[in-house]
Amino acid sequence: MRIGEMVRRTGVSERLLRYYEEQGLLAPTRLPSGYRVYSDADVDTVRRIRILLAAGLPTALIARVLPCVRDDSTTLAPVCSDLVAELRRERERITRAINDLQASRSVLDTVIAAGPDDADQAVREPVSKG
DNA sequence: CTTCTCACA
DNA sequence: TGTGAGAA
Repeated sequence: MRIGEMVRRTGVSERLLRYYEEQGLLAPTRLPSGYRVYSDADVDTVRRIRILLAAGLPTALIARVLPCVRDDSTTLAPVCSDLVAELRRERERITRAINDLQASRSVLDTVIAAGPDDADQAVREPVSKG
């Protein structure tokens, strides 16, 4: 399929699909015209790319992880043993980010608790719908 | 329809 | 990381 259909099937903009290719995440073939030709597997690859990006992984790392993940995504190809260490560091980075956010929230909690408890809060934060 | 590049947040 | 404009 060409890029237009990829856009429909993945929901990812055509601009972004070209960007992923530039980053080494996709490798569509080319028609003599220069038009990109994507495979059905590429649709699935894009889905995984989105997940990994959402997890905060940089494209450079995703490019090395993608060819290693088996179809069931529960096992890794043998060649990827060296990547595990890197993924572990990525996990620690996320853990630190969580800790930082929790600290920030605590600061806000303190400030909020110290402030005037006015009724306007009820207006800005209406009763949550059930 | 598709390709590419330049510029920018 | 992701977009917009504009030419081909």
